[in-house]
This record gives sequence, structure tokens and C-alpha cells, in this order.
Amino acid sequence: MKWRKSFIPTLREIPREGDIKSHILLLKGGFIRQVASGVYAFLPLGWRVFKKVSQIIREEMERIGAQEFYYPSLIPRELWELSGRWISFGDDMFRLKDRKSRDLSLAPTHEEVVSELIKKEIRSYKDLPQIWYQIQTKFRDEPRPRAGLLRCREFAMKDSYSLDATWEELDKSYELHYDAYSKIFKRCGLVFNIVEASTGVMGGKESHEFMVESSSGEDSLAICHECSYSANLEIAEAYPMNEEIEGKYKSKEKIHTPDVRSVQEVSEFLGVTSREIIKSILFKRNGKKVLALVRGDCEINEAKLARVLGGEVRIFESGEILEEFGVSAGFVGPLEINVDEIVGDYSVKGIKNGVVGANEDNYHIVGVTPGVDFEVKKFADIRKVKQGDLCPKCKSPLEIKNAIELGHIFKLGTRYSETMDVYYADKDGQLKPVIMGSYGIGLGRIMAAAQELYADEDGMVWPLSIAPFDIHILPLEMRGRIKDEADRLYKKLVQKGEEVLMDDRDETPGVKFKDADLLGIPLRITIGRKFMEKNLFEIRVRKTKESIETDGNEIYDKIQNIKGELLKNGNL
RNA sequence: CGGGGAGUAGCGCAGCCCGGUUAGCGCGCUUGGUUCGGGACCAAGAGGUCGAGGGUUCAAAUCCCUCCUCCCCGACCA
Repeated sequence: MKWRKSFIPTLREIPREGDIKSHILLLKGGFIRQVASGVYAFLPLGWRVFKKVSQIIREEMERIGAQEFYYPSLIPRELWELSGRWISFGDDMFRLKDRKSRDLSLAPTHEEVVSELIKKEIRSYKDLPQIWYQIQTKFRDEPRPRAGLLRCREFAMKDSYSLDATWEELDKSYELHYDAYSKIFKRCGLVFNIVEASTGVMGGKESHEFMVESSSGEDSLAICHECSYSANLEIAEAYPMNEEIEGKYKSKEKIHTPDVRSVQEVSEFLGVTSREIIKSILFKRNGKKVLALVRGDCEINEAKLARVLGGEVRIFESGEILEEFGVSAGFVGPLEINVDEIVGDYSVKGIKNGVVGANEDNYHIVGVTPGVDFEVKKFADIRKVKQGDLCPKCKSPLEIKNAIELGHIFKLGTRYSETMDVYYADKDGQLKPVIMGSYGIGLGRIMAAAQELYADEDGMVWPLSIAPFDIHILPLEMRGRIKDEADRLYKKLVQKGEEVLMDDRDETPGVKFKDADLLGIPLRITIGRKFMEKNLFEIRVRKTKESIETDGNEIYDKIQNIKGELLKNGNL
């Protein structure tokens, strides 16, 4: 491709809407343009990358025997009502009406469509196993789209479902996906973590996420560097905190603590450490009132609490607390409080003579001990793991890192097939629920994550496997011998099947170099002064900034060598 | 949903508090010329419903009201 005939609108200045590195660079490099909040057009370069990514995904999916489908984006309301999600999806679902006033949605996911197909078409164990996948646009009206391609309202996703007759076969399908995903992300040139993940509201038994560490990521991981333990913070565990902590106040006493609410304020006001404060947080579960307790230097993990209690939980809002308990948030405590259940985190168990809210505004009670001054029916792991906590497996300190979720695989099991009524006839003629797995990948996120990982101060750096082009030819003059030689080289490389972009603009060298760095094509071939003097081309590797000089006879072989090296070294 | 910021030429911004000729600047763009290994130089030029609507005023980018769009932070851990 020649630049002058291409549409590559690079920008000199940082666009106003750009925030994180990948977003800014994709805009600057002319890969994407924003159409609306969380909605992007892919320009030719961006689309080339997208197609490379999707090709890799297709190849690896086909390799595990998956078949590609194409589903509609327009889904009628009736289909959602089968699963109850017309209501439960809430505002995240884009809804519209057709000319006859029928309700439709833009698919935020395709589970219902798939399930309907399975339900209608899969009848016998002989029809199983199957892996069905699709790469499609999903629409979700996110409360806050952000970070360019990382959180969009319209985005491309590879989704697959495994359909099996037995749990053993599900394990096999899961394994296949686990391996296929590993290959996909590796082939995309990414460095990633595979972490244990929450199965969420959908239920299911096992789940992993494929994560790229990045400060721009919205997820947090707990990672152990000593053993293999790593998990999404939503479910991460730590070696239980069971230290004995002796508080400062030895006898139970109600103390006036005017306007002292937060743990920090309490600890400063009373001169106690945050570790001897028992934090009391009120939750609702199915209309029941639950008080959750955690040590003052820790936080509650709602997802864990939900699992312990079985079912979704919702925190009490401060207004609701005042209404139901007649006390402001900040002075809630476990003594004589009217709740259905008290759950304590293990970290609270060892506190003696601690500090709690008095359930009366502007008062706290000191010298309070769980089991003595109040009963905790259940102790459980309900706290959020934090930096430096000990690994549950090997007791080394855990590190907390932000990460971008690129892929998520999980064993749905029968939960979905049972609610959606998806059954097959077994060998003995008995109806049994199809055992399902669900597996997703965000394509745009792969593009963004690659730049979050590799972009440098000069611009993007694409892994060879997903780069828009492999080679970027830079003739520094568009006349005379340099132009002729560049044309000849371009033709030769294209004929040999290389993907080449040639900057044939009549621009100064500085402009061409800057744009080349910005686009991040892995190999750059410069034809300029060195060629005029010694007939030498310069091949430069974008990632390492290393360059070699070569003559016209050897250049093709040299290119192949470098590409080979790049592929060997994880694609960069 | 709560809080904050922004919308002026293709892009990035100034002007707005304190209303007053033809609304500026940088980059980009067009034409001509000189350049040609890290975002060149000279000259001439084109390009604007100042987000939309309404109001105040002799006069509005500027003041007031309503709305739209975009960005950031937060969404209740007491």
C-alpha cells in the first residue's frame, strides 16, 4: 500500500478526548475515530489490525473444532423474556421499537439466541459435543464508557459455547478453550496472566480470566510471585488474618465521639490503631438485614459476602440506614442492633477490647470483644485482599495489580440449560440438561492492550502478528535514484507476498520518521543518504530501535531473518 | 445517578470575569519558490451558524435561562 493512496490521517496533537496511552495513539495514528461516547469507527489501519486479530482467533477456534456462526444483533423482546433478562438487564440494554411498536433490543450478548437454537435443534446425545462460536458486535449502554477501546458501548466480541453431555466432556471443552485462548493471546504477542475468576451471577463452577497487567485496567488481580496463585480481586483469598489484637481500652465504655465517622477519624480521635477498630457495614439480602464486620484496616469484598450468604447483596445507602436504624452511617455497630444476621470476617475474630459504633450518633463503644460483648454467628472470609497480604497457598506476600480483562472462560454447567429448558435425550432415553461452557474474548481490547503494553514515547509498537503492515518503506526523497530504488524494492517485496506500506509522500524526512514511529510497523526500511553514498538500505526494528544496513541483494533474506527472530521472541 | 471540566476554522487552544469595529494564535490545508536523515523556510491565500434554542441589551462568543454533546472522578467499605 502506498501512503498517498491510503487514508492514514495521523494527528500531530493529542486529541482532546484521548486519555490513556492506547486511546491517544490509536487516534493519533489514524486507526480509529470516535463517533459517539464509547462508539468508534475503525479506519483502514485499525481495521487491518482488527482483521489480523480476528483471523488468529478464527484459526485457533477452528483448530479445536469450533464452528463459526453469525447471529443477528436485533433481538426481539420475547426471546429475552424467556430468560427474564428483558427486565434484569436494565439500562445496560439498548432498546428500540419497530414500526409496529414491537420491542426489540440490540444484542448485549447472544446467550438467549444460542440457547434457543440449542433447545430447538439439539435433541440427542448423538448431537453432542459441539462448540459454537461467533465474532460479533455487542451493544451495551455502559453507565460510563471510557478509556477508548477498553470500555465501549458498541464492541466486537468473540463468544463461544460448548455443549456437552457429561461433566467430563465439559472439562475437556474447557481445557480446549483454555489452551486455544493461551495460543490466541500468545500469537497476538501479548504477555498475560491467567487468573481464577468469579463465575458471577450466572453460577457455574470454574472460571478463568486472561488478563494483561496495565495501570489502565479496570480489574484488579492478586498475584503471588512465589507460587502460581493469581486471582481476580473479586474472589482472591489470602491466608487468614487471625492475629490476636489487644485494644487500648480495657473496659467497655461509651465514649462521646462528635462527628467522628471514618476509621481514620476514629483512630485519630481515640488514639487507637485502625486494626483494633471493628468496621460495621450493613447489607441487604432478599429483604433481610445483614451486618458485616471487618477489621478497620480492611475492606469488605461484596462478591465474597454474597457467596457466603448465598444470593445477591446490596449495601444499605446512608439514607436507608438512618430510616431503619435511626443512626447515621459511621456510628453503626454490632451491639444491640436489630439485624437478621451478623457475619464477621476472620480478621475480626482475634480483636480483644476493640472499638465499635454505638448505634447512636456521635458515640462509639470501646473495650468491646466479639464473643463476649456480642455474638457473631458466622465467621467467614469476606474481606478484600490487599497488597502485602499473604498468599493462601504459599504465604508469600501478594501483589495487587490492575489489569485489562481480555478473555473469560467459564463452566456454566447446567444452570443456564435448566432455566432455559435446554435438554437432550441420553442413551437410555432420559432427558438431561445440556452441560454448557461459555467463553469470550474482547477484540478491541486486544488492540488496546497491545499498545498499553508496548507503546513507547515515540508511538505505537505492534507485535508482528497483528501489525497493520509488516514493513514500512521510507524513501527520504521522492525523486531521482532514491525514488526509483524505493519503487523497485516496494514492488519486489509485494510480489514476494510481504505486507508493505510505502511512505511516498513528498514530505521532509522528519515528518516521515515521526509518522513511522507513531504507526509502529515492526520493520522500517529507510532509503536515503546511505543509499546515495553506498547503495545501502537501513532496516530498523521499531521495538528495539536496532538497525542494520544491507544491500539490495541481501535485503529480502535479512528481512526474513529479522521476522523469524521477532516471531521467535514472542512476536515483537 | 452524584460531582467536576469542556464545546470558538480540519486539529490543539486564546478571547468570556469586566458586552463595543472586520473573532485571534499555533499546527494542518491550497498556490509558488527554496529545502530534503528526525514534525523545514519564505511569500501569498482559503477556511468560522463562537454546540443548539430562547432571553436581557442600542449592541452578546462574552450576561441570564433551557437543552444537547463530550471528557474526567465517584457511585456510597461508614
